[in-house]
Amino acid sequence: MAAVDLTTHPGHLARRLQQAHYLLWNSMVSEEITSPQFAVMNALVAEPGLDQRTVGERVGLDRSTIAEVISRLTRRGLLTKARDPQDGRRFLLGLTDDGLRTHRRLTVRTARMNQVFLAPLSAEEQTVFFDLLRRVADAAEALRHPAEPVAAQG
Amino acid sequence: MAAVDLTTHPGHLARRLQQAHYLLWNSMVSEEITSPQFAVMNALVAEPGLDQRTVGERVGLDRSTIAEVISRLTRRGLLTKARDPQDGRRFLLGLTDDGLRTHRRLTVRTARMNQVFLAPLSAEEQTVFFDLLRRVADAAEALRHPAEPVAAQG
DNA sequence: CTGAAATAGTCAGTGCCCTGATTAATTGAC
DNA sequence: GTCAATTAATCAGGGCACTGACTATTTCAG
Repeated sequence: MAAVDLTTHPGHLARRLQQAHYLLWNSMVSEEITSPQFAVMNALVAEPGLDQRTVGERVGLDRSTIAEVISRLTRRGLLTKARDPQDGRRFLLGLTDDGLRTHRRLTVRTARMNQVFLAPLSAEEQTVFFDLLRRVADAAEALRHPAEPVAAQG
Repeated sequence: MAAVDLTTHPGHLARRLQQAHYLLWNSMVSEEITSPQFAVMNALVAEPGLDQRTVGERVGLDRSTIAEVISRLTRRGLLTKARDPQDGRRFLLGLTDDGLRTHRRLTVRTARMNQVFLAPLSAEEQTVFFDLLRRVADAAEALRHPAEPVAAQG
C-alpha cells in the first residue's frame, strides 16, 4: 500500500482544474470557439499584425500548436494570414470583421463564466488564488525558458 | 482596443499551470510515463482489481481517455486487463510486477518534482494554494456531474 | 421468460500540446 | 559575394481530453 494521495499533487489538481474549466467554457461560452482560440484572437485585438511565433509567445503555445489553432481560425474565416513583405519567413496575422465580432461577443460570456468558476471563493480568496497561480506558473515556465543565462559563475 | 487581460482569467492560468507541470514532469520524473498514466497506476496500487470506468472516476478521466491510457500501459506490460467472470461487460485491471516497481520508482521522483514546482510558495501559501485549487476544481466538477438532483423544490 | 433500460467498453471525429526533423528565408562572418 | 548560422513555419508522430454513435452484456419490469 504505497499509494500516494493525488489531492496533494499540484499537477494533478492543475489537470482537474483545467478539465473543469474546459467543460464550463463549453457550456457557458462557446461550443465552436475554444479557450486557446479565444486567447489567440484576444492577442490580435491587443496587437494587430503580429506574426505566428509572437502570438504563440503571448498566449503560451509552442510553434506547432499555434500553427494548428491558427489554421482552424483561418479556415473559419475569423483570421487572415499574409506573408510579411519585409520578411518572407513570417506570416502576419489579423482578425477579420467576423473575428472581431466573435471576440467581442465571447468577451462578455467569458466574464460571466469566470464569475461562476470563481464563485466558491470570496473576493479576497480570488485575489490570493490569482497571485499564487501566477507565481507558480511563471516560475515553472522560467525553468523551461531559462532567459538570459547569466554568465557562468564559479 | 477591447482586449482582455488573460492573467485575470483563471482558465488561462490553469492551462499555463498545467503546461508548466507537463514540462517539469517530463524533465524531472519520466519521459516515458506521463502524469495521467502514473495517476492510473496509483489508483490500482490503492485499490487493486478496479474496473476501467471506476479507475477513470478515481483519477478524473472520461471513458474514452481512460481506455487509451490503459491500452498504452497494457502494451508496455505495466498493467493487466481481464474480463470480470462475474460481469462480462467489465475488465478488471491490475498492475504487473514491472508496473508496481515503476510506480514505486516514480513516487520518489514526483515528490521531488512537487517540491520544485511549489518552491516559489511558502509552506503556508502552499496549504492555501491546495485548498483554493481543490475548492474551485471540485465546485466546477460538481456543476458537470450534478450528483443526486435533490427533489425539485418550488 | 422476454423485451426494454441501463451499463461497460469501443470507435470515429475534433482539438490541444509537445518534441524532433525538415524546408525556406534571412542574417552575418569572412 | 558566398557559405554557415539563425529564424519562421511545417510535418510526422505520440499522448491527453471530450462528444456522440455503436456493441455487448446485464438487469429489471411485466
